[in-house]
Amino acid sequence: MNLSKRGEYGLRALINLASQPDTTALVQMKQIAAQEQIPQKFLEQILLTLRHAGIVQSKAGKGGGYYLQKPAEAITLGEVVRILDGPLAPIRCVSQMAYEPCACPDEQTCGLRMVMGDVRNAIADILDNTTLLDVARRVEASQSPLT
Amino acid sequence: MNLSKRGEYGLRALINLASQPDTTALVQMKQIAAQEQIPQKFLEQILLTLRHAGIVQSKAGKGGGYYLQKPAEAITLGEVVRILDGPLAPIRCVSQMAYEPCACPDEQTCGLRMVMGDVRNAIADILDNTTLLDVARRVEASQSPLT
DNA sequence: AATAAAATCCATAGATTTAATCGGGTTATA
DNA sequence: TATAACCCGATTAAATCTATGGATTTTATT
Repeated sequence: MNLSKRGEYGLRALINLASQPDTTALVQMKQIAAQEQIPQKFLEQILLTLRHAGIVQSKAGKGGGYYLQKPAEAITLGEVVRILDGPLAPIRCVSQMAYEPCACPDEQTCGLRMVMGDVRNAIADILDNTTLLDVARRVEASQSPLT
Repeated sequence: MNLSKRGEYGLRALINLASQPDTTALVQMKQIAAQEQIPQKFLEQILLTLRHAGIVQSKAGKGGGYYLQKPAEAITLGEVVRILDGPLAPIRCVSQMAYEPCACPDEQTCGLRMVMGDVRNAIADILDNTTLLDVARRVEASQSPLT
């Protein structure tokens, strides 16, 4: 039940972008890597994947950098995890995005499948209903609890 | 967010044992492997681990086999997954059983940690509150929906 | 135009984990 | 005493994860 480093780093980077005062401003990969303690080259791979998936946009050349392609409230954590880490489901036979049949004789009466289906839904309920903006707001709230 | 084959096979084997008419009866590894389509030698490893962890008990010799060491209602899926697959938490910094600090400057205001903490709790709420007996009953109910 | 900064692309290496197998042992019973 | 069954250490093969290196392209600035 693990989130890979790729997934973790990708989410940290995106939360960083979503926490910028101006979400459309360019942020350099180098800066993200330093702030979030992510190996720069590894982050490069991850951001490239996210760019191809339409999550971030980049501008090359001097003064370039990355920014969110969609508004922070339109990007869910579930979406990002699926891109970087694959299906949320603990086992394939309960996956929505990457279903595969398992070995059991009848999926409808498979006990493991029932429980893991519940787990999948519990995870998806959280991650698919939490946006980058939600996270950025929670962080803000925790940083300045007096308002 | 994956359950390993080891974890999957282990759970299937235990659910099989818990679904026996008499839970104290001996069931041969060979039989479980055949019914659940698990490579026999791999299953052997898994059952051995579960035996060392006090989940199952075995009897050697001709006519031997495995059975649950505790009543089926006293074994939770969470317990089993932790034995075979490690912590339920998606990232270590929210794990109860295997906490490790992460790289973020302040865990109390880390957005990723907040969300993943919620995910961990959602998973644990299900797996730590579902016993082998619960699963066996659900299977039974689904097999004979007319009563 | 020259230069420098930054992103992009591509290839791959090292480490770890996972899944499975092998080969021989031990135990217990018919 | 033969056999069925579990016990256990070692190993392999594949996949995955993490990370690195180097060449190329793009862009802004001087």
